[in-house]
Amino acid sequence: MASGGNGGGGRVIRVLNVAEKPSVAKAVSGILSRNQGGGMRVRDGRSRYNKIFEFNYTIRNQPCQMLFTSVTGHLMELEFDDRFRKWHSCDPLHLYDAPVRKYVPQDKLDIKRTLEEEARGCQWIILWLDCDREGENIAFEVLEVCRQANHNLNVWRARFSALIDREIHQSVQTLVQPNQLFSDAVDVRQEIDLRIGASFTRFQTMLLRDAFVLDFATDDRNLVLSYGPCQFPTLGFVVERYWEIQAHEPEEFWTINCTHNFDEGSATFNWMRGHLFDYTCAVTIYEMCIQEPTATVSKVKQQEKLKYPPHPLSTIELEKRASRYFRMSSEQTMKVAEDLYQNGFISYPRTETDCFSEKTDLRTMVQEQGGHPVWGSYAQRLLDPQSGLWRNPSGGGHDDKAHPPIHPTKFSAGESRWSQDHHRVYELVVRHFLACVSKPAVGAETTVEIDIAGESFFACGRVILAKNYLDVYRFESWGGSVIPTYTFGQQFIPRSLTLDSGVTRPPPLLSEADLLGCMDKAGIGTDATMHDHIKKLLDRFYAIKDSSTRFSPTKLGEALVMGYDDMGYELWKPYLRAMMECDMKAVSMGTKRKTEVLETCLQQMKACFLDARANKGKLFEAMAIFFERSNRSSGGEQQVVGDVVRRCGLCLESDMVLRQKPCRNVVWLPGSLSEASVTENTCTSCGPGCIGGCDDILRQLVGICGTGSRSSSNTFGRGRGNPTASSSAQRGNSRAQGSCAYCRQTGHLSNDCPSQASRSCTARSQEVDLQNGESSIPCNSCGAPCNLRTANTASNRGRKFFSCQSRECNFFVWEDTLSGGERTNTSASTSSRRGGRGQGAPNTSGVSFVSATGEPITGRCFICGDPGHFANVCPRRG
DNA sequence: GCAAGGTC
Repeated sequence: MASGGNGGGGRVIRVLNVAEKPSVAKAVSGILSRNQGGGMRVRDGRSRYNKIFEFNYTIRNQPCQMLFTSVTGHLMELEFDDRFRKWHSCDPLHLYDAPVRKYVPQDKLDIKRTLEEEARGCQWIILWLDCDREGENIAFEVLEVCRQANHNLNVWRARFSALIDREIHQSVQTLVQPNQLFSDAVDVRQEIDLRIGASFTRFQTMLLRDAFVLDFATDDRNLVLSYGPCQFPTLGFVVERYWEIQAHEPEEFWTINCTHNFDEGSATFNWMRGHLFDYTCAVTIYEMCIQEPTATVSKVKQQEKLKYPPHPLSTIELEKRASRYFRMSSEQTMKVAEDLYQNGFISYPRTETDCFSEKTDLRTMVQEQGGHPVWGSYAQRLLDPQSGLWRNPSGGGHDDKAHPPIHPTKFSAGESRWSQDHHRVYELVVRHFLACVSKPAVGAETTVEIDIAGESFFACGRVILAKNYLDVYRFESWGGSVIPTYTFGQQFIPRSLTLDSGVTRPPPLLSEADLLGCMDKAGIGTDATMHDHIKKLLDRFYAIKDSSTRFSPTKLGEALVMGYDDMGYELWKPYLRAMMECDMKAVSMGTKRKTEVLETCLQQMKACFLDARANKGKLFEAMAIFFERSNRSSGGEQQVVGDVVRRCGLCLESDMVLRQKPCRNVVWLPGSLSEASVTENTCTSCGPGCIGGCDDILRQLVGICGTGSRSSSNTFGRGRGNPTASSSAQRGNSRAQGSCAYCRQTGHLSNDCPSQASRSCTARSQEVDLQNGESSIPCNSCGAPCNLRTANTASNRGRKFFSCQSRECNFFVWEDTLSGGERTNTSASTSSRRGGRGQGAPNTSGVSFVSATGEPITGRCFICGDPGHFANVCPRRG
């Protein structure tokens, strides 16, 4: 193929240029036609959105008549052949092998016709699609259409990283060839998504929809229980957090607080250890402090602190911040942002980029905002060199090479047709932009540390010296508190020294911003689609969003995740997507072939689908916990008891049986049980129906696993693949039995133990002998040495304990609880833990993998459910 | 009627 240099001065050739969207066609045409004789003409194409721009341009001395049009994203869709498109036309399993084809859907036919008509009269085609994998794939879709109309087209690809003059001119003078490998990677994704999505969606919809009374849907006959590699992991995040909250057992902890008042004011000092979970340990230390309450200032640190403005605005940040500041849904935010963009007020709203190009004329953009009645004066101050307020924005390190960060492109003090949400989003974009080019806020921070009887406490004070960007970015604040001046070595008697209790709280439900953060981190969806996946959860009745924009699963969402989880698959976790992303990258780099990846992945998923179908009883069981059975069931449940009515016409495998509706009161048996059966034996203690109430061991096991309806059943405790939470349940169980950690009697907790010495704030205590460094063990929690100290309090006279030298660490362990020679292996959990229940607990699964993003993940192969390998190397893959 | 990815 000839390069752009055709010797120059020859006949003018016609060049068809195609961009991914109308805005890019317009922008690039504007740049290329500037300073060219003849200017730029615009005419309509067959699609009302996709205009055709015409101008003259010279590419490497070759005079060209440029025609510049666009598509609107993908021109084609992937679909099964007609005979597989109807839901009942085939077994969903066949969708893994059914032929697929790409076609131009009805609403894109007008664009197709424009391309065909224009291509016929051109000699060259230059593809200006976005420079990412999807863009490369769209380029090949455009090419397919254009080549069918004109076989002799000379094909070129323009690579550009920003819509700025220099980039665009350089790009058109250094044209390259389209990259087939990038496009192949997208073909792989499309085919896998379609086959997995369609097969699982049809399977679970036909299996469950008619089998249960789904009371939330007005017309449950048309309900679709969809499965998708993005929507399910998104649901998984919601369910996982919900289960975490349900599994949370409040745990009591203890902390020592100190206050000091004098003429200059007052200060509250916090215990450097944070808190301890063992009352005895806490009260021992507390008594030592009371014994010698004189505080000595051990450190005074003063430093200047800066609070930096945010990075330039990407799509995800816009969605997160609009949710946080205005409680707007990500879907609504994008709808409004799209409208503002279409009307020229803000830049392209779908961007991953969070840094401005050096060439961007930021000052002119700021200048435009100078007339605004509210933030105009700030914009003017920003441009005044005397103010010293300007700062070149710092980037966040992301660049999609296609679009700049979201910024204002046209001044407005508000338009009459704008809704409140339009005002909000525009204001956020402008204020965010002004904040980005402003200096950080400056504060003077003072940290004071004091020592009381060997224990450290600290207090912080902050005075804001200059608000800078905070003056315009009203959405953020920086709290300041004033404390008196202290000097090193100063001594004082605290006004109060109290031993206070608290309880651990569960984490909150996921907010929309949290959910977007989870998806972003796990690589679920793209900046342009994340809000769609979230909306899909709501549309499918899988999740609900409360007034605080926090998500919780519906019964349906929870049941589906529970069903797959009980099968042993982690299809509701992000690993499948991570693996696909990894494979797609390999295809785009040429290290794996398209056909090889497709074959392997689909084979894995087909095996998974077969297993899931074989274990569909698990889905039934999970659904039965939440929903009543419907009398119009056509599904095939395997593990039901009752009279056989007929063979199931759908699966042709199972019998259809008559069954009473399941009771929601359940007893979860331990996961380690391989079999359970009902016998005719009668328990001599409890009579018939005994499920272990008279057997201590069984009672304990049943207790661990939980009983009752879903609200009281502990899902983690059923071995739901979360060893941390499982052990939480066990701990919670021992707590529920009411045994005191101090005297081991039941009926009261340790803090109410009558056998303990007085735990009042004025408890008498004796001298404490601190043996610095004489004997130490490495801290189990942070690794620093732990000193051996002797308690001489009323309740623990002469008892020795190790306490971590690092004051930020709350490690504390009685010496007599350590066994000889194994001190360093002894868990700190007998006496203290960091950060509340569950954290830092050992992972007992013994299996860990590394995901595509490099982060360790644990769990089982989602194909076979076995631990020890990931699906990539699953032996079932064949 | 199904996915996710573009985009208006």
